[in-house]
Amino acid sequence: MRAEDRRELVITAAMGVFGERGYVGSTTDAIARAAGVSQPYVVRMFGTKEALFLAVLDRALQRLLSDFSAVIESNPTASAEVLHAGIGAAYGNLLADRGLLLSLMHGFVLGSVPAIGAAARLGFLEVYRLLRRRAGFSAEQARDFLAHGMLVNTLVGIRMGLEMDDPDARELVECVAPIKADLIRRLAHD
Amino acid sequence: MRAEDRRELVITAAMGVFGERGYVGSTTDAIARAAGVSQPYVVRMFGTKEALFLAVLDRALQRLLSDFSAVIESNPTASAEVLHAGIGAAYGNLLADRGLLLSLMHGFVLGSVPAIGAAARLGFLEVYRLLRRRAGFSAEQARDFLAHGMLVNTLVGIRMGLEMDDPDARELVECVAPIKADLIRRLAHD
DNA sequence: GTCTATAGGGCGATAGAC
DNA sequence: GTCTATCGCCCTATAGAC
Repeated sequence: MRAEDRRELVITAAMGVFGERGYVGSTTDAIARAAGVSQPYVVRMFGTKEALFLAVLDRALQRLLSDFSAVIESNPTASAEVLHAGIGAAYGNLLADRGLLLSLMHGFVLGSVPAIGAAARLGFLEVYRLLRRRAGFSAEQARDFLAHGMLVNTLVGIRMGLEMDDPDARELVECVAPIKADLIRRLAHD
Repeated sequence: MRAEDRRELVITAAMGVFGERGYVGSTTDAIARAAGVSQPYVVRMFGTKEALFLAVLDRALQRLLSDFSAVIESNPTASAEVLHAGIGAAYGNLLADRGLLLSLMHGFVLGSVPAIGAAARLGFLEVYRLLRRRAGFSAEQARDFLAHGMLVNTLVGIRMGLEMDDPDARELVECVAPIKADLIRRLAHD
């Protein structure tokens, strides 16, 4: 296996561990075991645990941005409303990778660590700019899209899903999940 | 000073430290120094760091619920729309205590710790129930209210405020901050 | 490029005095 | 009720062999 592939392996493993345990709560040893390499090698590859976390944040944001871009580019004539649904659906697909969204959330709450806060602000802004400029959202549309995204992230963070026994919990989850399912279908025909 | 007062002091100090550094990243020593007591005493009072964090989460949620309740009770005839604005304003006031909101956020992202996840789910549900039942919000209104709250929390978490140089960042922050300022004014006259 | 061994520091929790 | 002293663990990072 090439060294570069092993680096990818470690980033992927780290995304899962960081998502589950957070930045401080994750050990380089747990990441190393998840990736099948030794703990010192993980540190050697990235220099510090912080640098590894920043690499994970960057990877997560790049994936987010490229998935959103793909929706925009494959629907060049779609209205902002339709793109709203399409990008929302793309976000829903990203949910399958819990580590990705949860790692981002952990980054979003750690503004007190200078390098992490700077990366989080920059990344959040890049997403906002993509929505405003390339997808043509109004400021309010972008705000509402981001707000619902953050609510979804929070529900994932507290592990509140459709499997909850409580009927109120299920009502909330069901109300959040299938936003504008009808608009999503229109995407293919636009 | 009574022992109970000292306990309050520690909870308040812990709220600030946990909000800034997160659950795992906060040390009982830092909390003790912030409260002006010794580190072992903090542990002795609450048993474990986890129990202290749970006490902080509980305190934060109680304050949130009581502030929201106050708005509802002092406007018994107000419509859901007006209450939406009023409770939103109450939430805005809570923002002054960064430790409170950020401690909650740190709890919301740590569902992997069993006791913390359980407390977060329960607390989140209590807020949802208050919005649905006592404030009379529809499921969609409650969802949108919570979504915007989570966006505000996230912006606070990444330290993105009005002081940002970037014009896009300021547009986003200004768009999030003064939602329905006109409705808030109507509260006093309802 | 990747490992084993380990240093070095910090933290939560306990023991015990006052 | 509150402190001082300290134990024992865990974790990041380094050293150095292969």
